[in-house]
Amino acid sequence: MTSFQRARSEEQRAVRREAILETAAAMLAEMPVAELSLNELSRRVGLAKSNVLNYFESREAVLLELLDTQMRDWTRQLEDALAVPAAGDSVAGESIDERVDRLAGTVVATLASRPMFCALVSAQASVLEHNISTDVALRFKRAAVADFRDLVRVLLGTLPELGEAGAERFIAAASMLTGAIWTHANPAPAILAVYDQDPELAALRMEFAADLQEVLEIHLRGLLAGRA
Amino acid sequence: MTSFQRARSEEQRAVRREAILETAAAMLAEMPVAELSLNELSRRVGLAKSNVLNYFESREAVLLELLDTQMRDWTRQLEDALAVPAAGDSVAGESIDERVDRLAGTVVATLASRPMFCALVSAQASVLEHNISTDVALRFKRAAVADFRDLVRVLLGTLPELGEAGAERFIAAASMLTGAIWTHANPAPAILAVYDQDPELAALRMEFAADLQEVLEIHLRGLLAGRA
DNA sequence: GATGGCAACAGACCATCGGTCTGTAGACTG
DNA sequence: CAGTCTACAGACCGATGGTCTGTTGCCATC
Repeated sequence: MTSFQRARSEEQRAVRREAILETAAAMLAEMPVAELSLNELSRRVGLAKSNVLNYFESREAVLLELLDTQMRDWTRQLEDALAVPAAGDSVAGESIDERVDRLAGTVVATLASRPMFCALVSAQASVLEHNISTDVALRFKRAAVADFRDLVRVLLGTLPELGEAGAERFIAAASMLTGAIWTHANPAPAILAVYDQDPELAALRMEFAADLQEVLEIHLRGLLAGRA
Repeated sequence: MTSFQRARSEEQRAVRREAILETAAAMLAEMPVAELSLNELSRRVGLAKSNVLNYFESREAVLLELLDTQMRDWTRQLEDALAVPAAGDSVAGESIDERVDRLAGTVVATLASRPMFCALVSAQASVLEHNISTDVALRFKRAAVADFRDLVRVLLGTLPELGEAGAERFIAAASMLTGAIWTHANPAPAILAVYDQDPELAALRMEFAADLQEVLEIHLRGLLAGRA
């Protein structure tokens, strides 16, 4: 509960913004991105819809900001998770294959622990980046580029053989595959029903962690093979 | 123009369905999938919206049927395009690398000639497969499985080294990457404006054919490397 | 401490969406 | 020619994202 009725200072406005973002995050924990409506969001946060739009230019702007912070958090988590084993002793002697497996495994494990991030990634280009102003787009893309560079550095720390260009290609492909596999692994009810009903069609089913891990390893091996 | 006012026989109903599909296809040539509304579709086809829904269970059902026929057409086109050079003489001596390049190149070239197909693929899991009945889902998925098997056969004709499992993995990854790259290569106006405005951000831009070709080759090489 | 102004805010409002419902009218059947 | 069946149109529905108008709480000035 806030100690003010109307946000007049910048700090108070920031509190309002934070409340909106947190409420949106809580909603995404229980519903897909497409079902997060402005009506329900403003109802839950306890503000009128028009007032929510006073703090964010549109529904998409809320979600993009959420995506950006999630991206930063995840990059940190990945960096930590990749660094931990290297802090051991004999790990410097890992083979390329071992490091490929560890990298893909760590990426997938950290992603799997952040369903909201995956859901936002899958919605990014097809939904979130529509209906926003060039201003919001500019801020989001600038932040994305910074995260991107950070991520390149983290990846090269574990798998320097990729090279900078290879790491960039990997990130682009990995983000697209993450979003797509997430979508396919969380299909509409009718699709789930079909999978349950026809064992032959169930082969089309996707499981997020397993399928993503496999495809990322394939991609990494392809990048390393192309290097030769 | 139809010669009847009301479709009473099955043939006449088929004419109506075909008209709806053709009108939808024409609309997709000039607008993205998300902007194809039932209102505009029914207006253009010259029927009341309720009557369009008499022929198709929903907007998504129209587009899924379009996607299915496009998928079949494209598979044929790919098969023909891959077969032509093999009809020559000394092509049997192509190396693996040459065949990887030719396969990826042909896939990308045929896809690039079918923007509507790519747009529908990119919308498939995230949009089209929602809001449909299990009945429509079942029919669509069955057809997709048939096309899938056909496509495996076509791929193995050019690159048997993939193996059946490898070909299946390639199709799954390729369809996801096609959809995702298509989406990124056709961004919202605000994103385009940002690319035009900031040369550093322009590096994030994607070009459908070039980027898809590169990533598909990487994936194929990764699959073949994993085989060893 | 009263008062004026300003911006945070709520709620009515808008166009549009996908989809349903009801009544009409056109074509085949007896 | 009468009757029925149904293809069809148009009014209607709830919901969406977003805008507009007016009010009210808060702070500065007097």
